[in-house]
Amino acid sequence: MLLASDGIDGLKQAKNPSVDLILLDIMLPGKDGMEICSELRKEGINTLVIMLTSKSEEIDKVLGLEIGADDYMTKPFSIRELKARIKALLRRTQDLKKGIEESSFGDLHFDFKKQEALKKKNPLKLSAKEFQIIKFFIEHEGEVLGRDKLLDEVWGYDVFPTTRTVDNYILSIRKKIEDDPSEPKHLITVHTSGYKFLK
Amino acid sequence: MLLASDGIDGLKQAKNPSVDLILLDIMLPGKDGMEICSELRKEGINTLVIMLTSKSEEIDKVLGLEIGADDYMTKPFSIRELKARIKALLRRTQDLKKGIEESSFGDLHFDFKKQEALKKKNPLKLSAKEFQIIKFFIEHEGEVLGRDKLLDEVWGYDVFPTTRTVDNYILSIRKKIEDDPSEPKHLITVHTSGYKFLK
DNA sequence: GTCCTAATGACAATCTTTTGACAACTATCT
DNA sequence: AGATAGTTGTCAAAAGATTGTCATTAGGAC
Repeated sequence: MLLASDGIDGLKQAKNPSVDLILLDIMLPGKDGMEICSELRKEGINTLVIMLTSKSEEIDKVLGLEIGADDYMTKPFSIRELKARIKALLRRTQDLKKGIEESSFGDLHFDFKKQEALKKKNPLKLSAKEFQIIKFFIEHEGEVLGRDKLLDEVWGYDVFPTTRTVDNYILSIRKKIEDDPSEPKHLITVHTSGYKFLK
Repeated sequence: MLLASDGIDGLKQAKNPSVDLILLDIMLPGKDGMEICSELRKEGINTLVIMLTSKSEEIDKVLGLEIGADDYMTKPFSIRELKARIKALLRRTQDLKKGIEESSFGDLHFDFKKQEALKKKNPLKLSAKEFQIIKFFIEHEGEVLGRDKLLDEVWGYDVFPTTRTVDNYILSIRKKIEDDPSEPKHLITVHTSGYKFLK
């Protein structure tokens, strides 16, 4: 979660490609929300934007939408409504950036859409979280991924298991996918830093 | 670690630029947490803020976020969660200034994202700290770096090894990257001052 | 309830970091 | 140049952390 209290700063932050969604108040010091939104769109940045406005004049809303906002809300609004709108918007686009759907290497095959995994043509039993973890590793092949980073990215921002939980998942995945789990070829330990995945 | 039991005092301390993160209780004598937070932001102080609130009314949370808090927690909360949130916030901002990812010179190649090093195409075994040290030297090519500075920058401000520890790391890195470790070409001793790195 | 997954904690095994001793070196002063 | 004090190179062992592993508990789904 990033925060900017004025338009200039916000515009800078909004260009960060890891941003999923921008909540934009129409009234901002510096540059106002509409300007920001249209600037973003001009630069080809398609991050979702929800406009917030306290005036409920429709003209604002329309302008907001024409300018390229994806949704708008008038203040005061309930958090429940905000959450629901965010969820809906994210779901709509999540499909677009859902990452890889399949991957094969060695005698392994993963189908993340079907949540199926095969080793030497035999099905593997993996939990949902194990699939997510493997997927994240495959999408970052070769990179060293720290435990904290994994917790953030796979578990999410609002649950906080210990880092040992990560180790235990790694262990359990190794048992399933490695020929010799005590001598892993795919999920490699990088001491004091985390783990990395190799095909 | 600084502590303030009322808002006025807290506001004063929060402006100290060496503060990394502020834990702010919404209910405070003097000035309440929200006022403090928005005052800080108005003054352009972007230190991370986590708001603590005992009322779980949603409006508080949102107001906290609109006002410029980076995260919030409702009491009671676990220490582990608090730690995890702090860590996550700090790391996320850290990620933005992560420095170089790769470097090659002579017959050497370093990939810091993958934590891989090659000499004449052969892999080198380096510890995480060795990678950090080399990275810091490469990022400050030609500069003389004192032992204290290295300890500060690479080790951090909360551990205190002796300066001999630095020498030993230099030695160990030289053994791995130099053709003739007793006649180093990359990690040069600058007597009484420290070391410098040359490509 | 039973079954499954997620998460934790304890212990041992492993690897890293740090220290300290001593030799070799450098700079300075006489 | 020689002596002295302070630095650095080198090695090996001690201290400290991290990870592998397993057993157990907690929490949901069926």
